[in-house]
Amino acid sequence: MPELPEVETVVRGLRTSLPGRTIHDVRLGKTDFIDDPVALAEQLPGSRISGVTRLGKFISIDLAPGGRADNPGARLHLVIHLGMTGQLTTRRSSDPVPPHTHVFFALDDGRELRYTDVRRFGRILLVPESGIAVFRDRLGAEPLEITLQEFLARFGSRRARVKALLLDQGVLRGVGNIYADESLFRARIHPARIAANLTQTQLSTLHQAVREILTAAIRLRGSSISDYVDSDGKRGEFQFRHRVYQREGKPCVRCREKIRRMIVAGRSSHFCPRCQPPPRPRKPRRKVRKP
DNA sequence: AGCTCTTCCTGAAAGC
DNA sequence: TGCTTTCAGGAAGAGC
Repeated sequence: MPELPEVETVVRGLRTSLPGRTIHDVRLGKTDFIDDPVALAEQLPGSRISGVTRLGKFISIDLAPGGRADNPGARLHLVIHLGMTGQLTTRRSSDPVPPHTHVFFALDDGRELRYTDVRRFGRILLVPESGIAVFRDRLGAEPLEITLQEFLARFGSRRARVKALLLDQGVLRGVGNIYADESLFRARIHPARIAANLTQTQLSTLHQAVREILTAAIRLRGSSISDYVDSDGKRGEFQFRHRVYQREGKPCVRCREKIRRMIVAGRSSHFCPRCQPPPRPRKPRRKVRKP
């Protein structure tokens, strides 16, 4: 599943070859995951790509104004979320087209930017320049940029489970199930702990762990556990470094205890019950005796 | 506020 | 063997 490291890897790949190119044509297959397919087909041809950036798990392909004669002032952002199985690749137009490829952006150099997504949990939308700040502000902090102080402020006061907060894109933008589990293991914090009950030291360790895990994963070009590939169609390597994710029943790399799995925040969560001690069970509240 | 459940979708894996 | 059922999951919305 594409999370921050995977999306960052795709963005870095696209950044080497897309800026300066012009979109000549848009072809669409299934469009139920596109906010406004008509706008896509009508407004993009003629637009020049000025840059590629990442906003959490979203990819923004920034378009320069002055593309179409009838749409001269358009400064748009083509915003793409890969969902679970989305792939964004650049290929030559003559290259074979894999199944479930639903969007083709023909470029002026004979290549195509293609969007392939088996499950279509992804999303594509056009955001005008005037709307990009609002779009960004609806998301939480960038995990690689957030200061300790802000991290403490965002987690320390919350009564939610720490795993739920890590996954909440309005708190941190870009962390998903894999990197939440790996970060919690590194910080030795059980996923079901209430964030506000963690010590400052624990939260500080978690802040650092998230950054270290994400940085290491970017270095290895992400985790390919299902369909993930980068913009050249290559798989990542970080799946070989997973310590807990999808390692249920296997020995903990630190203490040999069996890795366990439980549902937290509606997501399967992998952890070592010894390295990541569970929260103390709630005291059963004394029942008020009826008079 | 925060939790659970549901929806979207398909392929892989498990069940019979 | 082959068909059917279950499950996985990012995000959003409903309801409690």
